[in-house]
Amino acid sequence: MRTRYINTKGDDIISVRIKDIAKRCNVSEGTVDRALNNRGGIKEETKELILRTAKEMNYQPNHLARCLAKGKTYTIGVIGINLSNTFFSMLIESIEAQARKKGYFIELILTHNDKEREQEALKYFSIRKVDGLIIFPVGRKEDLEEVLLKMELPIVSVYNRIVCGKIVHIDVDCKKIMRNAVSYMAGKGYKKIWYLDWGIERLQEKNINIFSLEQRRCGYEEGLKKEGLGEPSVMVRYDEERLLSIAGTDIKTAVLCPCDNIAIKVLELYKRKGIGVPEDIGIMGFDNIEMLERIYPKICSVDCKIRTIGQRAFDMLLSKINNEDNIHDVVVDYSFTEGETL
Amino acid sequence: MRTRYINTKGDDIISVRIKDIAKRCNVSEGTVDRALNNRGGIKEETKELILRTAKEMNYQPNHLARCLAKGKTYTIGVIGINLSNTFFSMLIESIEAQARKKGYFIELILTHNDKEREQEALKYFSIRKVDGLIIFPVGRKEDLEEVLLKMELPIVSVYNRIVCGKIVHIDVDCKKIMRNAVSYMAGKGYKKIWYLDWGIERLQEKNINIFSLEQRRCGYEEGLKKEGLGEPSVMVRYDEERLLSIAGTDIKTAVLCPCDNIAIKVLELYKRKGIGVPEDIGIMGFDNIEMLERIYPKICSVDCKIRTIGQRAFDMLLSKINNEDNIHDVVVDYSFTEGETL
DNA sequence: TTGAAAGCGTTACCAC
DNA sequence: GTGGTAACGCTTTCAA
Repeated sequence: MRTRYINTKGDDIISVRIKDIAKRCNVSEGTVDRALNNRGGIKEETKELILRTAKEMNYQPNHLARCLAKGKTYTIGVIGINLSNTFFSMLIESIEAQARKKGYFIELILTHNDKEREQEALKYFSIRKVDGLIIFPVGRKEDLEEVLLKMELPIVSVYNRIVCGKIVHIDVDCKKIMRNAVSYMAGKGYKKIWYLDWGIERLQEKNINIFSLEQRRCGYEEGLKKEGLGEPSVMVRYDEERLLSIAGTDIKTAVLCPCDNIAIKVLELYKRKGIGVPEDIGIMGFDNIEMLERIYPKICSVDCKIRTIGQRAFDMLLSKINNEDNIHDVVVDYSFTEGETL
Repeated sequence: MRTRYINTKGDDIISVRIKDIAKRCNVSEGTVDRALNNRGGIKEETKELILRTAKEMNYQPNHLARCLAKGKTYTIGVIGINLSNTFFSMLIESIEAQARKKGYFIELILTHNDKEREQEALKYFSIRKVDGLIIFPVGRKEDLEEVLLKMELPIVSVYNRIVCGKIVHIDVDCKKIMRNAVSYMAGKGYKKIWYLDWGIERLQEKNINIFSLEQRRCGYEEGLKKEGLGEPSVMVRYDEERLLSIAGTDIKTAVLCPCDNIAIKVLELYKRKGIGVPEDIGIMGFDNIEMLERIYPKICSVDCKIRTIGQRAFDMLLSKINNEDNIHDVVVDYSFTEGETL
């Protein structure tokens, strides 16, 4: 069935093929191809004629056919989680940018932290014959390892790791960061550090991959131990009463948050209640999202170099696509950002 | 050239085709196709054998070939602006969701407000033979009309309109909303309303399509006229001094912002300087982004039903793809959100 | 410098 | 029920 379109006038249009141009120019398809993809071995005159005719006929190459013939799509699949979380949307934005730069394009599927959707997405991409895949895993090893390996496709995972040592991974080292964040806060004189792991329960219930959040929490605990700051004090929900009760006490206290959105909410609570930050309590976030620029006082956070992660994620994938070897996990650098909440 | 892959062991793998299954099962390709796409006219026994063999051989259909044969890709192109702006990322998220629901997938290209990138994206999609296109226009009529019509493709534009009456458009009616916002504020007793059009100059310089922002500004001006609130008072940059000087005066004053991000920044300024909101000055935003939930006092804003826009944008496109007629521009409903800054 | 024909992997149709 | 084969539109190779 030939490819058809309906144009704006309602006419049924049949798209122009190489064959059509060839016929019109009285040459063979091969010659047209030579002209169109300016390969050599063609008389300048014929080439010009062909190009002119192609333009006249409004020829648009059929990418599907081309890919089929060439065995390469110049498309990578991205299985993301969502775009509501700024961290994710920035990451995907930077993957897209880097891909474009290198002549690739992205197909995007979002899982919204749903394992089933993730499986669907995988099925989809293995059919699409994308050249490679960047995945923000939702499933765990038992959900993903087999399927991913079966795909026989270059794959890079970002954010959550699939703990199996077979899928190349890139992210910052969340555990180390949080450990160091605790030390950083201890260095500023904080004796009591709370951790606000808000939202974790809902994710745990779904039995999905929460590697990154686990690492952060674990880093916090390790940091406490290292600094001799006692047992972990974790809140797993946003509890205003509790948050208020820990502020302005004798012990110099702070709240460490696994992401900036939570930190913002905490800060606003304290501001609303007239509690001084950082006088009565310190706050530290994670991600350094753009919104922090607009909010006062500037929240101390961790710059995870999101753009670098995205860019390098694509570059790693590209290396795999090009069969380069020695592609290993990448740990991206981070830095604590200047702020006024500690 | 047959499609090849490198598997994780480093072997050079050749992907399994229908032909291979047919050979192994001693049947024809047609029969395999019948089994795989469970069409009728096949003995249950053969079908089972084929399906089992396909699974054993880890057969993955080639989507490219399938699309080429069927003349349909079940993929739509999305030309977005960026994902940093929550408004856009949410919109794209909802387009993706609706597409998935209807069995379609999206390819995403971001323009970052660059006309050239937009042209590249268009070229890309006209080659890819996507089934349809959703575009957040960056160019104006003179940049886009001809190219878009030439693509002979179902197209829907969102956010900025291409003022030519030939491309179906969907958005809220920004002009009307802003006009009514002014009335809404006037109804609350505000006598002086400033408009903070921060960022507009940079966009104007680029000579790009700023339909939506123009509409908002224009609505503001119309609203003032309607309410008899005097001449427009517009700031085109974020000017702290100016913002401070207009607060706490005898006349009940407010700042109307064309987007929430600006409103947040203004609110934080006033909070930092100890200026009461809404006592000394009122603030109104636009978009009702999620972040507003976390910030105190809750900023009065406009809920533009982003999810509805995204969903309906896709549905409109689908109607066009399916050749339904009577597809007209859609104006999505809005509502003012409850807040504490007016 | 050009033409002819054989792929790429599916689908669809007509014969048996 | 099944097989054979011509599309789909492009690339590539071999011959002329």
